[in-house]
Amino acid sequence: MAITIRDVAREAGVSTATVSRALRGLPHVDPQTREHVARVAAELDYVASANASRLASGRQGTVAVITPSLSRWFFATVLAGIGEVLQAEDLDLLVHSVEDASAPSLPSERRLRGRVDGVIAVALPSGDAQDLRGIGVPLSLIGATADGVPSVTIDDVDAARTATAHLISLGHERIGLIGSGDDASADSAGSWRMEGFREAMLEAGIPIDTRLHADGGFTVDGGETAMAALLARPDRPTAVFALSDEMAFGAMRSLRRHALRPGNDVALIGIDGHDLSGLLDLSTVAQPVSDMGRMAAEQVLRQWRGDTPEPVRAPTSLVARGSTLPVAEAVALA
Amino acid sequence: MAITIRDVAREAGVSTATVSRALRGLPHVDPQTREHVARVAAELDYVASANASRLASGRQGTVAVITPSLSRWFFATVLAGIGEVLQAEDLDLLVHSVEDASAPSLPSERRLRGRVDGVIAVALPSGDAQDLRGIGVPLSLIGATADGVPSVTIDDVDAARTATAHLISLGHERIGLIGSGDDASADSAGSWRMEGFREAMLEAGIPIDTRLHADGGFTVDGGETAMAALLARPDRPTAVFALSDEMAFGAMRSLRRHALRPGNDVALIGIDGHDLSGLLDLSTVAQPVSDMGRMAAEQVLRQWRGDTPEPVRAPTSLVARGSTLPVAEAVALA
DNA sequence: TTGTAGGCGTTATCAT
DNA sequence: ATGATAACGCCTACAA
Repeated sequence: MAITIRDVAREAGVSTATVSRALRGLPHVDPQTREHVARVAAELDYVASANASRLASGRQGTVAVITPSLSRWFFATVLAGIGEVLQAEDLDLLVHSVEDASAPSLPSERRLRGRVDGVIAVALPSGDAQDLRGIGVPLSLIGATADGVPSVTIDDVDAARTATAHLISLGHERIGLIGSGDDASADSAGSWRMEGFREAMLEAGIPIDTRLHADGGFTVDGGETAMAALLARPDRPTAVFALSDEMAFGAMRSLRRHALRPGNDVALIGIDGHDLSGLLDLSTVAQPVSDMGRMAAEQVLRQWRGDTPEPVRAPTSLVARGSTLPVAEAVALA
Repeated sequence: MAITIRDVAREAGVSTATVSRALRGLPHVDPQTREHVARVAAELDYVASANASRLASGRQGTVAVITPSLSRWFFATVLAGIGEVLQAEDLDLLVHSVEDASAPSLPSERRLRGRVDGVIAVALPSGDAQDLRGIGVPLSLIGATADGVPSVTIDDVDAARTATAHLISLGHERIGLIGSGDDASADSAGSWRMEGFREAMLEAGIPIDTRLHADGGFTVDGGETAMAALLARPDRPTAVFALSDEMAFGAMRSLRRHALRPGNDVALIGIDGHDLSGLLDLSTVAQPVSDMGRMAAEQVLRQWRGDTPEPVRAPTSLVARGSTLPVAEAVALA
């Protein structure tokens, strides 16, 4: 068995209560005593049992992150941002990836209850937030919102409108869209981006042709498949809006296969501001992803302090690159 | 306060011991009783206190992953692989990112002791493995090895030799290298790759010019800086070997800035088999990254079963693409 | 400032 | 098949 607080107490010639107070930096401890206890504890290489202290105190020192993916860029980057803040606060990071959308947050709610004192949910399907709130600890959402729940999002509608308007400003009218199947129903980032797309098209008076919508499942491979489907159409789009950069990357792969050049043969734009979008010369609407992770973590910390953080809207910015060349240039290069 | 096992026991008219046995599926419980208890527990929405049961049983149901980064592709992908296996076993995933190499694993060792019953360390600096072993739970290493510790690696020396030999076979002699500063000292994946590079050069009888070595810190941005430094030299290399795909991506960015084309003007190869290496037409030596995560997780599970897994060597394969065009073609395109 | 002791919620041993 | 009841290791009033 490992060293317990009693061993330290005995060795130091004090009570366990004093050891506990001394080691945790609580007041009402003689400096001499504290130092002595600390020394003994160090000598014995004592480490308090997290289970025991958590059981006794009710504090968990742990924040759980619920995310649909660990490997996709957006989520990995958000996680890194969150981890940064938690690490600084010496908090544990418990990761729950819920790849399978069929297994909703209900199990998460039960698994997490009593084990964490904060939860950050990324891209949580709307509605599940209430379940999560049942855990009874501070909650913060990223890429989703819920009434009365702190959140960090971008203005997805606006971002998508901007992206679409950019394509339109270049003279495109047959604009394809690569999104995800569930975008229509859930009010998720995907659905908001769809909405922004619609608004932009409407404003421009361009009729929407849903036959030019393809499902990319928010993955690179999915984006490739989706683009392939679009290219297979007789009335191939002249421009494509992918709801994420990774899907746009996949689309690029497909274009390459078809010996088509993004920007010249088919205009292409995504959303994210992915690390590699610059290298791939992909136009995009960038969002400050790791910052968003950090902000969500801060929201949790603030709630512990009794604060009630307002939902935060992170800024986005259009970054026009080679994949959306002005038509003149595209023609010149052709 | 939440519902406790006692509430369930009282409500079900049995002892807490019976509730515990019934709910955990232990034997020696009347089917009738078990079902009744389960029903009551469900009605009360009872969730056992993890802290209490862990304290009492000594089992933590948690595996910690120690990684240098959460956002870099390799680590995020490894993590996803690990998460997959753990999730299937209903185990908690505790993430410890130790971006700062200056803060060694010692703190990790103390933080983790008693809280986890398995540890997976990714790209752990050699030597720190022993500290981690002090936790006294099954350990598995990814991208590193240590005597008597299960691990999952590729043959880094061989991978680097293959990559370098590939460049040499194309006729290159002035070969630059983008690595990391600490590669020289530590016996890490980086240092092994350096070794493979040396071996290949030696075999080909090409003298090594360390002035053509640049530090890319294993990041995209670092790779860009490194390549810029190489290009600034009067005796610019005709080919560059980046120790990771992400650094190679950065190198590509630099080439682009200098209006140079990978494969035509400067040959370029990396190591990893990054998702986007195909799209970027980057030659690489691919490794099965998420599989490696899965395998490491399996090694931990096996150790629980009393097994002593042998170190695993994952296979790699050279993937030649446009960034290492045969010289003939490169000339033809010029 | 320091010590005493009850309690946190389960598990597991030993009876019954 | 079930029930009592010590641990598990720490925290925290309450006393001293």
